[in-house]
Amino acid sequence: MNGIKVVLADDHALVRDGIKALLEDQAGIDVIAEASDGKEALQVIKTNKPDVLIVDIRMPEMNGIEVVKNITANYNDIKTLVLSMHDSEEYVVQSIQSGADGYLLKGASKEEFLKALNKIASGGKYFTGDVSAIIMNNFVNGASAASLKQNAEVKQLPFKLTKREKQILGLVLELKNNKDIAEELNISKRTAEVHRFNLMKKLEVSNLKELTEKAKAYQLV
Amino acid sequence: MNGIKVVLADDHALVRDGIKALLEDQAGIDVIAEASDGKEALQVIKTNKPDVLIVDIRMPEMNGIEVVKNITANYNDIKTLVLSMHDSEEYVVQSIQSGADGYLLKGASKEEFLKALNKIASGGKYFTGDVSAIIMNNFVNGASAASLKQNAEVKQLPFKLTKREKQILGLVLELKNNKDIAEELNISKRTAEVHRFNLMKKLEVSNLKELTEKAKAYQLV
DNA sequence: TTAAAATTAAGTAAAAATACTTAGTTTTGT
DNA sequence: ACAAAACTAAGTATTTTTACTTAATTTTAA
Repeated sequence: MNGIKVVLADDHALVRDGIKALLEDQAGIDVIAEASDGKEALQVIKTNKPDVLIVDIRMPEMNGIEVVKNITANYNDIKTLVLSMHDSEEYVVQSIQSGADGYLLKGASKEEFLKALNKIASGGKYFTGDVSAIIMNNFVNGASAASLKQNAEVKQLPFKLTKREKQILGLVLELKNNKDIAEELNISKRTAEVHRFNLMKKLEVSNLKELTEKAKAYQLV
Repeated sequence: MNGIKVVLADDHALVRDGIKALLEDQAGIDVIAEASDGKEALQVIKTNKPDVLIVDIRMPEMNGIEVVKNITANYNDIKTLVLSMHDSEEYVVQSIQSGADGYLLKGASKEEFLKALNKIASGGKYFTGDVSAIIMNNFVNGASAASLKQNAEVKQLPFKLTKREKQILGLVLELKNNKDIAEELNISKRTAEVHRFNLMKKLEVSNLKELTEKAKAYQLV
């Protein structure tokens, strides 16, 4: 009864059902819940704490990477395995940076999939062989991009934002409203409001337009 | 032993394995072979005559529609069930015309999938509910040039924005609020509100984030 | 020249955001 | 370990926005 508890998040019901059937044929793996979009995934996880969340990248409402970020930030006992059904190489690095414990490309076989799942559940990491090449490539490019940043002239602000404020600013800049931000961060709407209020006050702005402009000007994100 | 013999063609090994697991849990269904691209599917069918070929549309080498065409032309005892894992409405009509016996969109549940498979195996046709709407739409649009002229009560297209609405959408996307938009255009705040309201309704969105996303997706500005 | 479509804007009830304040908890830095 | 800082979230009053409807003008196209 203490098998690996899995939550499946994928907007393709058939894929979900398929993977579920595949997993449930294995002893020691239980699919305890499912979600058909990113937001639902976060909701589901609140009540059904799995050992591993298997999550597709492309989903409506909130994509898999956002989901992984959220889980990394809010739960440290839930592992994440990202599935990319499509050849989206551009997301590989992102999802690794978001704290994913594993990444499988579409070509993965059943065997590889189960191997990855078991490894991740026992605290390990699993990334497809193909992925390492992608990471290498990106590392080279990423390093140059990062070093260029130092030379850029960035204005200095007379105040500093807290970690949470920066995080919320990021979501605000994505045009998310307080309700959605609150849901995403598992805090109350009132708290999100407070953070936004403090942000506006610190940046001395009075509306969203000014906020986004100032945030961009000062490269706060 | 005379269950439904199925061949699966999908380039995603995981999806294939998943669906296989799902099908093999059912009595009376045997997955006798698999293929990971269109050409392979045709090869496989030469030696393993299935009752039904379940085929994904998007595949390398040869897409699902070509495969269905080929089968329709060369075998009259092999049924075909097209799976569209993606929301490719444009292929629905094509694959029906190619002689597919069934079509399922990504949203299909396990139950619907099995229902479809059984129906098709016994000589019937199965198309998702969603698909009928797509066909209708396609029919209407195809015939619209000639026949819609007579009908006075033509429904509004998903969305057509007026000049003013486009103008206001532009300002909304600059993150301006209704008060500022009103001032800029010398109209009342209430009017700006109405325009924004109509925009949201036409685009079927409920918040700024969705509005900006949809506007970008449809390149409305 | 008409009818249809577009633009304008007020009215209304309900929902949400704003602008705070207070205050309990948690995290952190020394 | 202890205070400061950060995070949380409720309360409250005010202002806005939302989600409509109705309806008066103005513009546009057949």
